[in-house]
Amino acid sequence: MYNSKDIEEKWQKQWDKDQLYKTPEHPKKKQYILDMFPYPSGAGLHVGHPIGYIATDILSRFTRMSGYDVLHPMGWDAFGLPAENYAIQSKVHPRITTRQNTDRFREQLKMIGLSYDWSHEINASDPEYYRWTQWLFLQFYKKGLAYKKEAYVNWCPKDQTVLANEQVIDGKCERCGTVVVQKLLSQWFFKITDYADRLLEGLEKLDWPKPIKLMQKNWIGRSEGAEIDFLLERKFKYVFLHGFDGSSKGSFWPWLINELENKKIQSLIFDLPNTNNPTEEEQVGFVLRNAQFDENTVIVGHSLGSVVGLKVIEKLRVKIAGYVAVGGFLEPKFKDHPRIFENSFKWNFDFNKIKANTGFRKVISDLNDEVVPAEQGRLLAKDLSGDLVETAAQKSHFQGRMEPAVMDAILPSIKVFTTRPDTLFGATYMVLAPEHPLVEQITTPEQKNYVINYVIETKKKTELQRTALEKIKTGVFTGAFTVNPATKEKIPVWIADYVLATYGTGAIMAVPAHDQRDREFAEKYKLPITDKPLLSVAEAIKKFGRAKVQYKLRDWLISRQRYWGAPIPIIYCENCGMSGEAGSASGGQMIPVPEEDLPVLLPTDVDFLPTGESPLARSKKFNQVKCPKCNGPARRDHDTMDTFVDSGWYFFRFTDPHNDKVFADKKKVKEWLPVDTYVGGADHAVLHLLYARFFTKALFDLKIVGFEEPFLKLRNQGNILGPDGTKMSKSRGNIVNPDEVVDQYGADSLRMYEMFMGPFEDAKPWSTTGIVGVKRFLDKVWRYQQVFEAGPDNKQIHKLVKKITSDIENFKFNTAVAAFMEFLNENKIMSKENWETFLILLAPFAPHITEELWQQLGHKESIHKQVWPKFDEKLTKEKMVAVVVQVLGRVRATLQVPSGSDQTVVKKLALADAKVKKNLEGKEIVREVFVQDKLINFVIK
RNA sequence: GCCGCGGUGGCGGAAUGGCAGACGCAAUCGACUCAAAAUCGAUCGACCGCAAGGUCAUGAGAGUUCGACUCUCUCCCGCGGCACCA
Repeated sequence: MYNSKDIEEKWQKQWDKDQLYKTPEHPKKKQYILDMFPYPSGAGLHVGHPIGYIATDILSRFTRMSGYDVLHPMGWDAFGLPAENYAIQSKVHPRITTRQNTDRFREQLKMIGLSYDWSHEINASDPEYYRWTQWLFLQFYKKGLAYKKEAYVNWCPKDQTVLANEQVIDGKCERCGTVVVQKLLSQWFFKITDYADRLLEGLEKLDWPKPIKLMQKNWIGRSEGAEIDFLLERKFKYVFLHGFDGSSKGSFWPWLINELENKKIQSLIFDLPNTNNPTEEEQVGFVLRNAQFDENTVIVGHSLGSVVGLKVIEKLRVKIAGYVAVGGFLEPKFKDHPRIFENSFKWNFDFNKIKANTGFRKVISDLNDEVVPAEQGRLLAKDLSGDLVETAAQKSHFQGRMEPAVMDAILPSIKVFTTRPDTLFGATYMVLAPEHPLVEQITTPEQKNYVINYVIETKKKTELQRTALEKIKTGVFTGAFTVNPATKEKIPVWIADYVLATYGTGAIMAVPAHDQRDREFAEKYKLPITDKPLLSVAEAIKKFGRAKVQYKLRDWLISRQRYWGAPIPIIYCENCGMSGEAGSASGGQMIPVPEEDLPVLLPTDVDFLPTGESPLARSKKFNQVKCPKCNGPARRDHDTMDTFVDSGWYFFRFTDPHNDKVFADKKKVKEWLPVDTYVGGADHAVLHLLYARFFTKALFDLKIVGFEEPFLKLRNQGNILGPDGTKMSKSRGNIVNPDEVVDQYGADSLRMYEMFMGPFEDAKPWSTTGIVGVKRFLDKVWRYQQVFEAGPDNKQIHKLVKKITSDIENFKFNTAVAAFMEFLNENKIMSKENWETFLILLAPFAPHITEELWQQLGHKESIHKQVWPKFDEKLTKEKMVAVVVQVLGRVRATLQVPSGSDQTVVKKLALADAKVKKNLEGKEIVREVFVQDKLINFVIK
């Protein structure tokens, strides 16, 4: 028996003092071995936590001894909800609890003898760290990768914050299990969808567990298919209004009218009076006198015609179907000749009246317009609450002879995404998501109330209810019909919440003959199912649509309405918020905080009570800010960033943790990264691991780093379960505390037992009796030092070197520990030299006891500075081998023969064996199977 | 529902086409001891047999093979992921 406590504490102090694990400033031959960034919880470690740390520690020690410079750091993912929730209860500031918790964690990790270089320690909640989180946000912002938009987002009513899709599990909050609801909010997103394809392709080269790759692949959810347009069946009557200096024969009009005639659609176009010198009264009056308007009329105006259209609609006594502005504007500001109509038209509009008088409104604007600024289209669409289509016209300002975009805009069509364009003939109805933007436009007056009620009902449901297990499909008819482009049949348009607004186009063609869901819906609502012949995918795409790739992945929502996180470094200035400027929002113009003003510090004068608004909004200090542009009073963004943003880049910071000039020195990043071996739990498969890959790719595009994949090799540790075989948890009362285990058996025993329990990646229960096995082994090692003497046992030690080396490389730590035990069982006597080799092999597993024994042998230098032993392949081979003799596949004898013996020799010996002879008696050998050094099998008849 | 991983003694597990159960725990017996602990030695899948030996056995059933825990198919059970993704 040895006293683990004395020697473990002694050597831990000594190693600290000697800076044994100091990372070299610049590596010659590097390995970066990393554990996933832990959250320092208040409960401290249980024995399940360090299993991965022990594995990376063994690997790091082994790798150092094999001649590499190793970066093996540890730090804290210290921002997050638990510290904040604790603060709400206890009134203790998260900064204080975080400090206490990290101190506790560090102490426990040191107790286990882990060889981290603590001079590289980082903490995500430290301003020195989150300054660079904010800096990275600004780089993303500049590149358009960080943007703010209004969208339906996941909202946790308990934690009072929004969540990313990845953080909603089974419709519930990942943190607290509360059912998540959908809210329409303006939030910050990272544009991870831009990287969908690269995130998918990048997986191929990585040495990662297959299930993790598959989960990421499924999460990205790429599917190839087609987008197909279904034209609305409703017969509109068009009234066309040409622009300044135009005519019914000018620009695209003759082509458009001809196209509509072919489709048997009614249209009317005038030559407006005084086209070179128009006045509002004259033109509007002309239109009102010469055209008739009813519920099917659509007014389409080009350029100044769109203004005439608006003025006409203001004066109508009837409601019309819709209004389309092509290259329209609402102020006489032109690029070529400014303010030409300033006085002949009145530049104010009664938009409320216009909206009330029109079923739908649409603005189509040319992004390369040389006459009307594209901005005018945006403003017009906004004031109209209409759809905006920004496109590139054939000729600037839609002055081409043919403008297909105009056709698309005026003939309402519904786009669907399908992976089965070949079943187009079988599409017998169509379904839109209740949130689809066209719902209002296409619904007929008779169906309006039903549709409105259904949409309201849908909004009340949570995401969980919408996707509930029963999956009872509901829906309502809009009154509208579209035309199936393949069969030319009229098919009804429904809305139903089994169609998701957020995927594809938010609309589907329903093929009940081929799709289970569509069939269920069709049966319930008595919609036709008729089975039509298939056409080929290629043919369908070519004739009726265009190829399209869709992803399930959505952009990463990073705003959190909580306190304990990195503030989003954006300022809003009303003064600078000139209308129309890109980036303006209702709260003023968005201005990124200048880099030299970082970090935006978390204020201390806040209470943390979550109210749905970020606690930062209630800080006086935080909100006393001047606009960096105009120096006037301004307002800060009150939200903080998702903690997964902090952990998205921490592995860069570890290379250069205290740099106050850059987020990490370029040279150091280049020297150490990417991470060679990364170890952590499989629960981060689509969270942290996807985000970190996105970060790295984005930084690659920003030319900040020179590689695209952060983690070359990934291994997941299996959970250690409680002794009862269930997950360790406070509520079950089955938590095993490592402090007690170390106290009773020592850190070396804890380390070796965790490695011995079973395969590294499997879940396995802790056994309170099982650990005594490794403790007995270490006691045996301790006693052995007294008894070694000369012995010719080289073969065994060479075999052991080979076995331990390959087992560490392959993460087969359990069989490595078994091999140590076996070796000692089989070698009662050995030379001092071989004993020392044994200790060196054991050192990464049991660093304390081996160091003590090593120095007792008279060595002055640490065992952990020794060179990893090499083995001689020849010496690992046995001279004599056991060869099995089988008759009909059944073992009848075992022979000891010189290794490498050939078939004739083995056969001769086998046939001489009495038992074999007996089994072969009177039988004919029809075949012999011989595997050298393994077996010979006689097949008899 | 779909996708993935797994199922081996009383227990944790080993063996990835070639002697199933390495290594460890627990258990039983023995040595040492006045005794206990520690340590050392032996036994340890089931069944038949005094023994030599034989038969069965890796969730169930089939198949491929001279030979299957290992490969293929069907089913059962457990765990994890996704979940109306068109």
